[in-house]
Amino acid sequence: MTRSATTMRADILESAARLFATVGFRGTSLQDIASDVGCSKASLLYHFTNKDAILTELLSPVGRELAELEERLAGLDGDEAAHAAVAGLVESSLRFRREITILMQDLDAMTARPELPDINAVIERLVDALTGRSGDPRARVWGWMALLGVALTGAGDLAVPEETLRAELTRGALRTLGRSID
Amino acid sequence: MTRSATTMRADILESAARLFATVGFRGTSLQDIASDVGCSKASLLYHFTNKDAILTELLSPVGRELAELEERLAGLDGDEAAHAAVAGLVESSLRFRREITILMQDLDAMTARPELPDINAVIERLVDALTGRSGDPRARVWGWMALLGVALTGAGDLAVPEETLRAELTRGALRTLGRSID
DNA sequence: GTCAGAACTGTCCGATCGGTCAGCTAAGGT
DNA sequence: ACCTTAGCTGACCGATCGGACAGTTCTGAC
Repeated sequence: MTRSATTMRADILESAARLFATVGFRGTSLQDIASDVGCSKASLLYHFTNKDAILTELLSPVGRELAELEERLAGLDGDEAAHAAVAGLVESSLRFRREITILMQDLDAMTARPELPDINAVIERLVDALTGRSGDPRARVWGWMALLGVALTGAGDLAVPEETLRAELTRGALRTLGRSID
Repeated sequence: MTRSATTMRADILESAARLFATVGFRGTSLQDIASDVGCSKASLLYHFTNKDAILTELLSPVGRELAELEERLAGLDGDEAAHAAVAGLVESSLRFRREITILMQDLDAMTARPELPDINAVIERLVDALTGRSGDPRARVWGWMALLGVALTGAGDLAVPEETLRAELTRGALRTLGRSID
C-alpha cells in the first residue's frame, strides 16, 4: 500500500509521539516507529531526514507557542514578568500535554539540543524573568516544566476539572518559586 | 592503583548514582561510569555482575523503606490506608531524592523490572490502597511518585522550608487523588 | 500504453552498546 | 623467595542502533 506523503508524515508523527511519550526518545528505535506505522525503517528516513527531524517537528508547535510567550514577556519586568512566565508555562503545558511529556522523558538531553532553538531561546528568557534567587534558575525552570508535565500526565485520567488543576498548578508554582503575586 | 573492594564498590555506586540521576539509566553507559570512577569498563563488571546489579543496589534502600511502608499499610484500610500511603510516599521521596530521581528518569522501564521486587511489590499494595476511582491507578501512583521526585529535584535549591514543602505536597497529592482526608 | 517521478524497501555499513575472557600485576601469608 | 589470590585490564564478541543507498513498485498525467 502506498500512502500519500502528507498522510504518511502524519501517521509517522502520530506513532512517534505516542512512543516517545511512553518510552522516551532514546527508548524508541526507528524500527519501533516503523513497526507501529506499518512500514519499513527506510521509509521513515524517506519522509524525514533523520530521527531528530521527527522529534523537532513534533515539538515545533510548542516552540512556536513558547516563542510567542517570549515576545509577551519582553514588554514586562520584575514580578509581572515572573507571573506571566509561570502562567504561560502552565497554559502551554495544558495545551501540549503529550509534547511536554516527551520533553520531560529525556530532559537532560533536550536542553542540549541545538536543533530546538525556539524552545531553548525562550528558556533563556524565562530564566531572566524568574531570576533573582539562589541556585541555578535554569534547573528550576526546567524542573517546573517537568513538574507540570508529569502532573498533567499523572492526572490525565483524574476527574479533577481542568480549571481547578490549572489554578492549583499556577498557585503552587508561584508559591514554590518564592514569589507572592496575587 | 588498587583500591579495596569496598572502597571500589562505593566509588562505583557514587558515580553511577550521579550519572543515573542526571542523564538516566539508559543514557549512562558502562564506559561513562568507568571514566567517572577512573577505571576500566571491565573492572565495573568485576565488582558487579552486570549493569542492572548497580541499579538494583542503588535502589535497595528505597525498596527496604517502601517494604516497611507496605507492612504499615497492611493493618489499615480505606481512607486511612490512602492517607498513610501518600504520606509515606512523600516521606520516602524526601529521604531519597536522588534515588527517586533515578526511578523517575526511566519510569516506564522501571515498572517492568523484575529485579526490583521490593519496589514493585509495594506499588501493588499502594494501588490497592489508592484504588476505587476510574482510570489506571498504577499510572496514577507512579505519576505522583514522579511528580514528587521532580518537584523535589526542581525545588532542591529553593529557600522554601522542607516542612512547608512536605505539607503542600501531601495536601496537593491527597486533593488530586480525590480523597478528602484532613 | 508509456513514462517520469513519488513512494517504498532490502541490504549493507560503522558506531556503540552490554558483557566475556584470558591474562597481567601487586599485595600478603608462609 | 615463593605462591596464592584479589584487583584489574585490553581485546574481543554478538546484538542493536541510526543511517546510506541502489534498486523496485506504484501512480497519475499524457
